Amino acid sequence: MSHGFSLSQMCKTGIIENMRQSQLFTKTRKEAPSDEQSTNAKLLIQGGFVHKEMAGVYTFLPLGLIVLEKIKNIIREELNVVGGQEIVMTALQQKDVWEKTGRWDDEVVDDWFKTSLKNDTELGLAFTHEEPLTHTMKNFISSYKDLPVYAYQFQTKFRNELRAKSGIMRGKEFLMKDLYDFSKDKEEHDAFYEKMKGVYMKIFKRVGLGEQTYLTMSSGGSFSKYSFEFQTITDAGEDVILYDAEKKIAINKSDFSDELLEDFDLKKEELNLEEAKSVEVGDIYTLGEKYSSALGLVYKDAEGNDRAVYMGSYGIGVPRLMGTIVEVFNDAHGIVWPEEVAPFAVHLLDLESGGKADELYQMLVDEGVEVLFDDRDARAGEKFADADLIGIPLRVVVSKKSLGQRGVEVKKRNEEKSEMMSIEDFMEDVKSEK
RNA sequence: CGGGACAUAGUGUAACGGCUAACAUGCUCGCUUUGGGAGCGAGUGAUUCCCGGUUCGAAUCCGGGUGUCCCGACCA
Repeated sequence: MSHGFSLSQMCKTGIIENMRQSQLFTKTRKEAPSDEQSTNAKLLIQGGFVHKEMAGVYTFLPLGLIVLEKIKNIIREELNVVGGQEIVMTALQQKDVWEKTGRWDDEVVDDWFKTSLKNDTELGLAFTHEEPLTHTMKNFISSYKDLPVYAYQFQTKFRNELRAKSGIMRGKEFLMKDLYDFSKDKEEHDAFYEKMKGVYMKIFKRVGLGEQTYLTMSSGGSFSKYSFEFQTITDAGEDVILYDAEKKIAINKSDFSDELLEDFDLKKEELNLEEAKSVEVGDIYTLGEKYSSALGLVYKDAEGNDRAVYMGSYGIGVPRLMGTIVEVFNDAHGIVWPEEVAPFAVHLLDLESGGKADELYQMLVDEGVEVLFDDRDARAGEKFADADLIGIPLRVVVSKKSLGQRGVEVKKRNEEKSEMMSIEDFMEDVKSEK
């Protein structure tokens, strides 16, 4: 019998793997904040996952950070599979590097946050990292033998958005995973680009959004006629896509045209397109030689000729992805986290169990199960309500009532029914899931 | 950046230009209670966003700021 969690899949964060809820400094709120409209912000604040500092700027509290780290770990694992090497670049940016590509100008990039050193030297707070990384790579790439290179980071981006909105889905300061590919030529880049489509879908599948996320055709970036983005269907979205659920393809409505269909060899008659609001959870761009030639990132090919490195960039807004997950998975009582990104695998509730719950908690910890133990001196109703709000996939109750029957009551967050079973059987299941 | 709405204890709300700014919740203490945010009692908690103006008197009216949310434009 399966209880819906898989220890083998659990991705340890190294932050908090188990915890007594009485020690958790955050508290849930009875009411949603009045200054938030979006579901993700309401639920995440109510559950104590995040705290709003200002519009579009959110602090991640323990529960929220665990989720964020889980998402990061999933991304990390999948990127490492295809040869990604993780780095962290700086948020402070020097002007001259950006001037070489023309992107320092406020007329060109209108959401810069700029600041300065004591001596009045102008600095920027990075809104992306093509320029600095391309510049950095000049130190390490000089031969075709050095290529390709796939470097990525999780880094805070600063964007002076005119309007932050949708809770954690569009902030002025947010964590972004950005990967850059440095390839010998278009062919090598294209092969990686194709591979990344699969990598991204795998990531979105693992965070629980596989079903509602579509590889979506849209108008291209600087170096290709078209580019691809990943759109997750939800009413909280700002985009509109036309999608074929059978064929699992989608087109951004704003870029839809007969020409596009033709270019992708699609026949309108053969498509069963539906329209839906969606969120852009990721995008992948071909950059070509734009940045490498502007910044002089060249390598010697086998014939000894200088050639510009061919590049691409691949982004995922991590908080946006987290917010999207909340938007897609919630009900009237709270969040319903998908297994792989849930802050804990088990929410253990002690309802006057006379110490039995403590024993079970220790057993679970010993087995390496990620468990939040509600050992608070609170009433049943409050504990149930909080468990629903926080949304951990499996709820296990140890109470006088459960002990009077078989032992523990086990219930999945996304199901109505619960099941009584003995502690021994439950632990047996836990071990077999490992 | 264009348009709209709103701003009152930690949180959610109420209050006609007029009494010590009210209620709920939270928090503290006591008693009671223990399977869906229980009950009783006693406490705690506010420069009514800021600055200025009108008025005998402003949470309330006026002006200007600032902040938050929403629509549009732009973006992960």
